[in-house]
Amino acid sequence: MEPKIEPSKAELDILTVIWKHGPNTVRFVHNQLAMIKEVNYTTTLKQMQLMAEKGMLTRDESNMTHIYRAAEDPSKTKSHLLDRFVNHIYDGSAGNLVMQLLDSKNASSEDLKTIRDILNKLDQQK
Amino acid sequence: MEPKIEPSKAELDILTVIWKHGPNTVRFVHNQLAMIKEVNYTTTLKQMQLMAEKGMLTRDESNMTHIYRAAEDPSKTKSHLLDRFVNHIYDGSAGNLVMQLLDSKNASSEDLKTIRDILNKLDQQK
DNA sequence: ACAAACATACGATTAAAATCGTACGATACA
DNA sequence: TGTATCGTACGATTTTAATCGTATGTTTGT
Repeated sequence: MEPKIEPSKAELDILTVIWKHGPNTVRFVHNQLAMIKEVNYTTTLKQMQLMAEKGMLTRDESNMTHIYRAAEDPSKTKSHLLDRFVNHIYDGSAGNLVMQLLDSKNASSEDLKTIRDILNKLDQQK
Repeated sequence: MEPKIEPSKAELDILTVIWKHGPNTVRFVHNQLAMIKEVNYTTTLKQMQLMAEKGMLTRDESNMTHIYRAAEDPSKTKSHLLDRFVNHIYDGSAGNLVMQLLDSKNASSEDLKTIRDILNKLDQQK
């Protein structure tokens, strides 16, 4: 089944946990979620089961306690989401986005350095 | 009423049109939407009415054909969305986001120039 | 004046997302 | 061995988002 690459809100919350902590159990994911929102365990379970069904997650059933992992490479999914975001909100212009990012104080000075470094690296590649 | 700053998908589509073309009629917005998706006029109308009710749009009823406008400054809303996006997807790090933006081919060479310019401008401000 | 085109209002429906309750099998251990 | 705990499965419900149909009033052009 072609993996759906458009996670809903609740799904994204789950993906985020797995991206951050790697393949894990429902229990673990749920505990993480419970720290940021009120939700029943079976809700998380069901959600993850559905995500597995959709091909968004895969799971290892060899043990009773299943281990779920992201089906897609995180950076691929993120890149796709970013793409959509830029297109929708910033009219497809990454420059516009960065402008806003830097204009407001969303970017730390650390971020600025990171960005500069990336630009320099890109320069050298030419 | 405190304006809700979390537009749904359909709502965002509408906001996008208004951001791009300025205050406008339902008809106009609808025509724009109709170019990118199939939707009934009354659906758009209702949506915009609801958005007005929520405080996301305001409208001028002095003429029979109402004119809707964004209640919030676009850049404020966008900035908020961007913020949420960075927090959710990029762990709050703008640097991470830009890294991905530049690594993949989401950014045109034009974008690169824009970004460089912004950085330079920021430098001068110090 | 009248028909066609266009406007809003709004209840009702449909579709999608999210949540939960209950059943029931494994495991742990007092 | 029995009871508390932890696991999955899954139907059902609730909530939210999105869509549409119909009523009805205005404007426009002939």
